[in-house]
Amino acid sequence: MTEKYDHKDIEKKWQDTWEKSGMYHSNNTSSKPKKYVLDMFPYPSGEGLHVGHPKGYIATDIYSRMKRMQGFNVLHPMGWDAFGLPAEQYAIKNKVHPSIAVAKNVAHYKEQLSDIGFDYDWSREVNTTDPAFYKWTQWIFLKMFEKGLAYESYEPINWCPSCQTGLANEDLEDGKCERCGTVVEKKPMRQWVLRITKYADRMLEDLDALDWPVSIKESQKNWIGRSEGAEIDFKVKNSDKIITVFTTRPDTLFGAAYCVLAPELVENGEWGMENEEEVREYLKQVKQKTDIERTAEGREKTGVKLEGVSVINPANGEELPLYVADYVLGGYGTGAVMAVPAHDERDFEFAKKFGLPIKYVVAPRIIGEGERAYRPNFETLKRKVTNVILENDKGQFLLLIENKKDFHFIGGGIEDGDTDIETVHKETKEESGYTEIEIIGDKFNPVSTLSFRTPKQKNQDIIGFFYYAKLKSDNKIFCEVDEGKHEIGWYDKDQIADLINSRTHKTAWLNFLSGRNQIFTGEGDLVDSAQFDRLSSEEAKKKITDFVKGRWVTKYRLKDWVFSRQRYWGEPIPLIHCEKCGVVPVPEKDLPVMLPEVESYEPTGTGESPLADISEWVNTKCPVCGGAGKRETNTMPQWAGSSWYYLRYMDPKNTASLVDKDKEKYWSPVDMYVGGAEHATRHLIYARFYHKFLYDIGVVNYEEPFIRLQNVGLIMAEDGRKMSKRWGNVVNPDDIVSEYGADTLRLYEMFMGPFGQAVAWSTKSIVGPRRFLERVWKMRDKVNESHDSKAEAVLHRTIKKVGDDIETFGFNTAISSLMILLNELEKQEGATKKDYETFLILLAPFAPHITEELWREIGNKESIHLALWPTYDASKCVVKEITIAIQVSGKLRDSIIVKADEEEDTIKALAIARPDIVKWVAGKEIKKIIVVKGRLLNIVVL
RNA sequence: GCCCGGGUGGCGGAACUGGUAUACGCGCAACACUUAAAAUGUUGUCUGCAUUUAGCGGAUGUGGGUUCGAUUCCCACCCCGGGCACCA
Repeated sequence: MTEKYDHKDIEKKWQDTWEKSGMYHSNNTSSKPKKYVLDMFPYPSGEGLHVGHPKGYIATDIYSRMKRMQGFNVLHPMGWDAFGLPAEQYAIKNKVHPSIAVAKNVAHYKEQLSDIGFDYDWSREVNTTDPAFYKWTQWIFLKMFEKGLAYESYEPINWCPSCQTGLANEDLEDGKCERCGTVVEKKPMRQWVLRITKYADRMLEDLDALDWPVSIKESQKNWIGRSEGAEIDFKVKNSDKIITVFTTRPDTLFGAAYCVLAPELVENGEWGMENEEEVREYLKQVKQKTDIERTAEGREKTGVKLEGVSVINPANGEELPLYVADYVLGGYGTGAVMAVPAHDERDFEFAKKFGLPIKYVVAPRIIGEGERAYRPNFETLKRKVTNVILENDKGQFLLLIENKKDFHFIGGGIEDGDTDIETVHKETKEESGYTEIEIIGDKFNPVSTLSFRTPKQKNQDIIGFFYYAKLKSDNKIFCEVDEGKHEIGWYDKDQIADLINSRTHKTAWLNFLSGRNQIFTGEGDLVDSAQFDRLSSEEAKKKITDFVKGRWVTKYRLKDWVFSRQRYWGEPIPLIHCEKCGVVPVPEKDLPVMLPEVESYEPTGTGESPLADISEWVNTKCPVCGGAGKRETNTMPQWAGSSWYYLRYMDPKNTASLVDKDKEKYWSPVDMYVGGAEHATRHLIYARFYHKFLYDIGVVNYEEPFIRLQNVGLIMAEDGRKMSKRWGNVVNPDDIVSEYGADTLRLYEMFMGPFGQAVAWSTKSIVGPRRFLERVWKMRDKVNESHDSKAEAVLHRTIKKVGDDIETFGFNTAISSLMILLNELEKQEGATKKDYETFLILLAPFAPHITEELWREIGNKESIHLALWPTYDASKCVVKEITIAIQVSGKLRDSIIVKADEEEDTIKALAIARPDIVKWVAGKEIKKIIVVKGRLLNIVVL
């Protein structure tokens, strides 16, 4: 030993030794507890790996190595996700068959991975394009077909004109193809769809119990998009037709101004409107727009009234016009809505454009505070108050003044009954004496207030209505002002807000200023809603729904999964079309339906898969009647294999079943799953759906596939952009491994920053971890045989820290604590053999090669990776002497070193006696002394 | 617009449950070794004022609040990242 640290020599040597020994192969039977640690398997592209790819694999490697040393039976497998467009496009470009390209890419990937020294059990390797594997991908599809979860549909779907295939909703990004960025078109075509929506509620509910990053859970929640509301029937006048709308706000039903149908509903129905032609023209225009255009910036509302057709509001019998407009989507809810302009932004915009009435039926609720807080033991007076904001020709506004301090607008209550124009005139006369006013517009935004009024010693539950009026003349009559009940005054616009005391009036004033008709989309108290007045929105939702015999329902944003692709490189969908028997599943015994060899696997452009051209493959017998049948020529999407591959690792060679029940029961579920956050709303949704289905048919014993999930943060290029061939900023791990060694690469990637966060690569900074390993290497020469450890406390703290940090994926801090330990050992001019061994074990998961070499060098016969993970002794973590900080009134002034178990009083006495402290305390009274055990002392002085 | 997550030195970042902010690493500077450079080692490195030393003040996006004490808790706002979005 003592030669230089030569990583090239060491790393190759140990990789070969480990491989030969089979020490990373996992047993399916063991008395040990299991730990299933999984990476999202890669898609082997032609480019090979860049340094960003292995980051997640390094993490699972560290985690699985520690778990193995802690006595777990570990499953840590790897495989290949190789069906799909990228492989096919690569093959077309390079003029090789996709299967050959895949084999080549896999070999390259595997070699690159091997150089980094992972502990994968390669005997369990899977490949989604292997017929022995995709047999089971097809089998799952058949089971779904059998259970009615796979169905044929002719609805228009997203079509990518560049990739020449239909896409699922999940494959879009801002209305563009996620792969190539082309704007997708709506295209009606025959397709296979999986009924994933049936699992929407379960997928949402079970999310809570998962130990996943909040951001991923949040994404899934948004994606599934649950909303609760009511389905309400509107009768079409003079017809037996019924329009069912979906609304989350049935409490606003009395404010409905019109109803809207989505274009699809109008197109597929007979509505008998008088302006048939105009409507057809509108539908035609709508069809030409892509989703992007339809929702583009500005997106002014468009629509056409169905002339001569009207519907009846079931709550009050009011007759409402009916429109068709593309702001209502056919694919959500019932495709029809009731529009309440006063309480919905979109309806408001539409109503303004088409001159439809705006009627307020929900008032925001203001609750009194402090003095004015509601008092439960006092009487509550319910009133409706009509208020008038009166303006004179000088642009001033009239306020009433009570007791010289209470300013408010004209207003008077009615115990029972309704507010109307007459009341406005009456109240104005009574309170101000003015007799000639002009009311401008309708009443606007009402406000509901619950507060306590001290003068009356009563609670008031008030609904305030506000009118705007202009003074026409100065004519006055004898009124309350003259009786001395209050005074009045005219004030300028900018004075009003400061003068008004009442929050209700202030709110109304602000509404008035910002243009009287402000929409209010929040919840509050009902007004102008007949017997439902004063109910809270929450209560009214249920009551009004019941009243109009509506149904309370749950809707989801999630759409069923468009599952067929018109491309070659995918699993054939195992169905046969027979003229006599219809769609018939391929019998299980005939699986897999092999993907045939083909001359040209380029897309046909006709919307048919290239498989359709292979007549000898397409033409087959119907398994039911024996007559002529044709095979389904669509293939499955790339996501099919990855939706269940993790189960196959448990039992990769099984020919009789997807996975053996006992093995599944032993290994399931995945304890730790690591991969990129970009899979939040695709792979992780699909896999959870598949898993729940497999649970329902008894293939798996646990409802969720992945209990714990950790996201890898991207490694960006040094220029801060994504690493890509396009930018020419790719760093190849092979180069780093060859120059600095795999151990350094591993250490560096884990040390860069928090694991889940994106960080920019810096080849400059990689020397840090390399220097650290050099020092670890040199430390071997300073190892002594003594039993007297000088670094006991640091050592035990490090054992705790490294173990805890690996558990929580805090690798950067784990490494930092190992660096601190090494610094300490160097300061001690050497380490005992025992301490050094412990240090090596702690480092082994991170840097498996160098630690193995040193471990053997100092006399160990068995691999360090089979050694026992050290345990720490909490009592030994404590140092004998500790530093106590001394603060005076929260400011740090001094510190003292005391014995760890020193009495509190002694510490106090010592602290007060310190010259620096005496200086700060002098002439002041010590109010109290706060002691934080083992940390600090705060002397509070006055 | 709604919902999440986050803002700390020149840089990546650390900080227990409210308790000495800036650990660890990079970079930089000085010194040692060297003919020299690299490598290595030692020391220093938030900032302002003061400066022989000691010292005093300020700083965790901004402004307030709670507290003996706030990066940590509360309120308002600004900025960055992500998800959803004409979803009724």
